[in-house]
Amino acid sequence: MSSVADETRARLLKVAGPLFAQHGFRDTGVKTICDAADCNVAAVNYHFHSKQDFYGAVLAEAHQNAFAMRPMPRASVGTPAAALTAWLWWWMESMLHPGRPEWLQTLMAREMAFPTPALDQMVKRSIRPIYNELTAIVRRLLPRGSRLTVVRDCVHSVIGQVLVYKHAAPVLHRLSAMPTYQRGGLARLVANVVTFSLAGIAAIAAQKPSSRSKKIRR
Amino acid sequence: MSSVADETRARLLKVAGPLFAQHGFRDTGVKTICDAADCNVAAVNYHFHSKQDFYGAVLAEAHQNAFAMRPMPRASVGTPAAALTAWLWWWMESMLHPGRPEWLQTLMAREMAFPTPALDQMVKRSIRPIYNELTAIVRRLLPRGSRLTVVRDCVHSVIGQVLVYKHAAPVLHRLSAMPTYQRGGLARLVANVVTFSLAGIAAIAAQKPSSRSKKIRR
DNA sequence: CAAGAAGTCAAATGGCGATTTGAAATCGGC
DNA sequence: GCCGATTTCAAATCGCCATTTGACTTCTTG
Repeated sequence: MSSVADETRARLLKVAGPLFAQHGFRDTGVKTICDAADCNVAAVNYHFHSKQDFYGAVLAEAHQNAFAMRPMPRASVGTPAAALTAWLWWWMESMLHPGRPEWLQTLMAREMAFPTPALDQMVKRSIRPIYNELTAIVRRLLPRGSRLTVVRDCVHSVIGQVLVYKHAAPVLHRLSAMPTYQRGGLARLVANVVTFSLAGIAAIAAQKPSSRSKKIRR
Repeated sequence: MSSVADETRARLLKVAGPLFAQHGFRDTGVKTICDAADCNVAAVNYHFHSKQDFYGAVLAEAHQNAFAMRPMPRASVGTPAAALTAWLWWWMESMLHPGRPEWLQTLMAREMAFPTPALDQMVKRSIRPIYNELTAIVRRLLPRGSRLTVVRDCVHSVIGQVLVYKHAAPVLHRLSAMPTYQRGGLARLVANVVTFSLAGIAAIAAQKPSSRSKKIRR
């Protein structure tokens, strides 16, 4: 409980996020982190028990900083369509905005596709609330008695449209297809995803008047 | 050029795919692979130059087996909507079908999110043709003079809806939201993605009569 | 069937990276 | 300004893993 003591502790936490995000947990050496934080290799094992525990602390810290100063909008705002629009603006800006703590979203994306023991905690703390909120919004856009599987399909379709820019980023770069998130770029992208999603959900809703139905092609 | 000689070579190639898919390149030891293939650790360095080259050979092999016996439908079939439907059936069955060489898609997904030096080759050989084909289909669903960025947004929205089931699988499992790909499950999922995508693209098309336009909300 | 080529093997090598250690330095309260 | 506790440091340790080595076995071919 000293003042100067855990100054390096804080320095480690601050410096590690971007590094883990860029190279992943396995490919980021303790040596590298400590060099960046300008301290000895033993520091991470002294202040945190192990590299794995340290990684967990970084994730927790990042979660605090990100979701505290940028709270998720609740579903109760206006019409269902307005709610989805507002929510998508919030989430896509959180996930894709190039500014500030950009690496947190990258870390989450990384953890999603390549789980470490820290994923369970992250799902409970960060991901499940987001998922539940979107599910609630989508449910209001669908007919009353829609099957759970259909609701989920729509939720996943919305999520996928956003996550693709994180999970397939290396490929999109190689295809020269990575959008620029500058001023206009991100806004245009969000608007398109909103339009696309609202129309998509509406089509699913129209297809199932309420009860069960056979597959509809045409 | 012997007969019994490269029998173990073939055995290594056959056995490594699932292992790499399950644990990733870094976390799959040569020891593990050779145990599974029932041969000595030196084999992989004898038949292929290094572990990295061996991995490249596994990817190439997998590509052959997968896309040779399941060719991609060309865009020229019928109406644009029919083309997208046919193409999505092909791609989603290739990506999500639980049967046979399931691990190839998992390997591709892995490579997308966590590139190794083998990604460049994979993009050129496997991914770019797929991407170009879908782009051609989507372009026919949009107005003549649509901007390239808009076409791309739609392509990515379609891709994302499918990839999410690969890239976010660990999370979806923890959310109890992973769909079952049994008999009816996959068909229903594909049908929903088709409906969702066609409506989404139509909405984007309707929104931009052809020239430029300001952001359209609500 | 001989002899060389090709393949297999157990054991060694070498490097990398997380963790530990024990001594030195710094801090906090008195 | 001193003493015990906390924090830092350079060096050692330890385990893991890809790769090499050199002897041994198995093929091929004339």
